[in-house]
Amino acid sequence: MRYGNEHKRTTRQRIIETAGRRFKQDGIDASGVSTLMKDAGLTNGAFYTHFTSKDDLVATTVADQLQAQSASIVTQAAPGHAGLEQIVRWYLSARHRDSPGDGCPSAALLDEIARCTDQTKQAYTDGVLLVIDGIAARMAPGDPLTVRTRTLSAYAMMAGTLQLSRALADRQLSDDLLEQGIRNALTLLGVEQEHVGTTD
Amino acid sequence: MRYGNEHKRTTRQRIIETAGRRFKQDGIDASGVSTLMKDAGLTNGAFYTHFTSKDDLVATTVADQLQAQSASIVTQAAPGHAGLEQIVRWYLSARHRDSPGDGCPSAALLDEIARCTDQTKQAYTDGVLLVIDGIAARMAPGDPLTVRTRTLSAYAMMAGTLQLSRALADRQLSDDLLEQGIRNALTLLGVEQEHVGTTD
DNA sequence: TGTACATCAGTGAACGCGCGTTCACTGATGTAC
DNA sequence: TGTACATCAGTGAACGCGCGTTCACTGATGTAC
Repeated sequence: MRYGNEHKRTTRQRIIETAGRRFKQDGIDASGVSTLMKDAGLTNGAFYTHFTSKDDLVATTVADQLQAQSASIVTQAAPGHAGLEQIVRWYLSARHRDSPGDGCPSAALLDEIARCTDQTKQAYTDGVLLVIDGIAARMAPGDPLTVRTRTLSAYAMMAGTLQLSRALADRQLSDDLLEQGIRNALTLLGVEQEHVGTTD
Repeated sequence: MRYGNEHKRTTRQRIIETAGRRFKQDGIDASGVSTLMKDAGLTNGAFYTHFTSKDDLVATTVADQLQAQSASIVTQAAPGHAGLEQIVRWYLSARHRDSPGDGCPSAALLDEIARCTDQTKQAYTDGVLLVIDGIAARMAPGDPLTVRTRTLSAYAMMAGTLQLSRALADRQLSDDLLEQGIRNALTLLGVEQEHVGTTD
């Protein structure tokens, strides 16, 4: 069954990807194993031929989500400051706010991840550094450790902003926050902005 | 039973406060009604004499938590920029990171709140504006709407930073992020900082 | 090529458990006379 | 003041349900001869 191994690997990957979407949409605690397997077109029993536990899937999914985010940044964004601006404007867009299932795992799951097992937090830490490196490669050169920390801080700012924009019941306030967030994120990333007179 | 009504009110308040701590520590989904009532020294059955549903408690608790945060800022922080610096240094401290149960409800629960009922999101929106006003009162004067949005953005940045610092498995990285977060938050709030040579 | 056997991804029912919610009941307190 | 009754916060068992996990079984595929 050599073919079977490859088939199994693609099935496993399918579970990881549909689980990523479900987790980001409904939360980790609110997504049961049966639902996750149904999403992948399977029944609950097969789950344990792919993962040792739900915690195992969570850690694996978190790693996968951040790898995908990193890959998307590396392949999609332009080099230099133009790329930083693309990233920020994509991240802090109404479209991203309104479709958490397709969006950033940090914005959707950060406070749940903080309460997860050490394995998941380690997977998150490794993954977020991948993403950060993809962003930092577009920043003005400087001491690598400083650049990394500054990028991490800007990433945290963007994740918090998107979360808050999702939690607000006032649409106008939410839109205003995203707009202000773009200005602030660009400032923190050292991207020059044209002054349009909106800053008082 | 006129006295009884007052007694009932203090019991209700006790449930709300212990639930706030529990939610922030373990998450909303992970905190069951029986546990919440046990925390308050009661049994599960009494829950429904105080609240119509768990969702009702969640909305009430979110409102209460933000009112408490607002009150604490108003009464504890100095006026002006000195107060802003106190708030930022308290918020982005290792102590706050390491005790979510006693800390900011936004940092502990934002992405869960984004998935809650409209009632809870409305309670969150009203509450966060109270907090924002307490901070904004210490900022340099300007167009009130702009000041509000800028403060909201800085608050989102602080919440995201604390969340990320809690999710990182690397202690040093987490500490560095908090330190960078303090600098960035002060920048966004318009507080002048002494340059100690750490900025490149 | 045909047949017997091994492998193993996936099925689906079941396990004990805790969930949110309901409800008959208790017992302390307050009111009426 | 003493007694009968009303109120109602709180108890604790039970409801149906979905949770994470286990396991006997199925059936398609691959290997051996």
